[in-house]
Amino acid sequence: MIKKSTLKNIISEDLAEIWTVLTPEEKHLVADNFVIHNFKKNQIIYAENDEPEYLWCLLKGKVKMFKDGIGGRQQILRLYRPIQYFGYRAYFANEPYVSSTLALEPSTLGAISMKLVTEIIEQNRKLAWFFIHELSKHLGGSDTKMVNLTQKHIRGRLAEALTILIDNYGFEDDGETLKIYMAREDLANLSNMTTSNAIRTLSTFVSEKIITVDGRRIKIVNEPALRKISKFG
Amino acid sequence: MIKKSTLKNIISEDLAEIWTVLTPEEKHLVADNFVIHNFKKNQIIYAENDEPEYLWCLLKGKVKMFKDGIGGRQQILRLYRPIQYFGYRAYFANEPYVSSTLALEPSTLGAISMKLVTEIIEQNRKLAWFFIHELSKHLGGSDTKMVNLTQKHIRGRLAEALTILIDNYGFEDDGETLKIYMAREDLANLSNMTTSNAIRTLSTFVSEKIITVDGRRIKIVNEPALRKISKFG
DNA sequence: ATTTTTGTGTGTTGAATAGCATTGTTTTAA
DNA sequence: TTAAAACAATGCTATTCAACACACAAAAAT
Repeated sequence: MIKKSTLKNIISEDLAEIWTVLTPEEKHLVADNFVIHNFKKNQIIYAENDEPEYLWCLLKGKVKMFKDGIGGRQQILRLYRPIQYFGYRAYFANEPYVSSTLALEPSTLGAISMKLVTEIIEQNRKLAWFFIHELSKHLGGSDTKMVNLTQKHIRGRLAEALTILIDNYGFEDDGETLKIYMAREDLANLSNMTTSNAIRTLSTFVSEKIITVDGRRIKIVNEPALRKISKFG
Repeated sequence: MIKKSTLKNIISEDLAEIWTVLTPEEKHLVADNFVIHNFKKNQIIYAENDEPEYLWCLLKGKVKMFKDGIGGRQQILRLYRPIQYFGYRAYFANEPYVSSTLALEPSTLGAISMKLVTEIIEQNRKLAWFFIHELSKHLGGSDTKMVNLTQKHIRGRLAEALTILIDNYGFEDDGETLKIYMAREDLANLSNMTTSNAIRTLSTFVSEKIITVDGRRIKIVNEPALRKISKFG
């Protein structure tokens, strides 16, 4: 638990949608029940089948939400950046988690009990709308991703994954280096392919001058071409 | 538009979750703005990219929600039975539809303007919770289905599709004939495979005495075996 | 009744991609 | 600093499944 003043410093008001819809009293209530957690790189935040208890708010770092499938193969469902919220879906659905979350880099998160969130929703329509909107967006995204993963070929799937990384995390100051440094295995898990094929396909993108690669540092050289492959490949 | 008394006959109160959470005044309001539509077999209810306007309530018949992908290939996202609701997600997400819906058999639906639904949510917390719960369930289902479709092999995917049909529509009075009669092509679209492979795989299930097939009439002879294949295949 | 269309069943072929093995390289840890 | 572990790159092989072709049956249209 942290003091309210500290919390206000951490949460920039214009970014934290939830924060802005709360009344002063509710802000107090949340601030007093907002527990900061620090996670190391690769540390699990919660695991599939766990009982949901908290609304997680990512303040700093990067988080992946994933599902373990057949033969240890993993599918990355969504990626989170500050300030975004997760962990609430299973609680609302009244079921255990169907996916796990993990910190991709050292991350700072706030935990708010879902019991409290529920109580606030009971008295604050705007918070209800926040979650209705959020869930609706994610459901559309999930349905779309399903078709992308099942129907596109490898090139299209990897290109799509790269555009997701662009849209989620953007570029470094040079305007072309991806601001996330993922293992090839995670790129593969995002695109539903084996690590070998992620590496291979990255190489062909390099040879086609669409990207350059230096270790985990990926530069997007020809973004229109990438989006074209993502759309039609 | 139909009279309130008629509507009450159509909607059995214990089945229609939305109906039960409304106040008498709201029920009036909905009843007066509830427009009955009849759809023929294979008729589109709404199409991808349309602007969402109505909450659709399936009163009689069967509806599939699907997305057209590469090369005319179709992915069935969800199946609906009476009394279930759909068409609201895109409106809540404030975007055009990302999927289409179609009546699989002659169906009766009610349309309620989303504007009205929004107004009622503004004054009725329970209706907000209904949609939060509904969206949360569907999002979990979509995430799970994504991994099933991408990671399971053909047998597992078709077995899973059949269990979905069992869970959604159940059996005829004999307790083993599926209460839905789908084209092989739709079975394929549900399971992310070609029609040929759906036919082939159905045949192997028959030869393994897991099901019997007579045209579109499918009997589930060994449900435990089917669920086992769905889980581990 | 006959033709056309649509749906079903089956075999063959080839392309896409997973699996595996090997080697080199980078990162982490002792 | 060296050893160990994890990661990246690449070639080869095996498998899965889509594409296509064709035959036949059933349903719909004429």
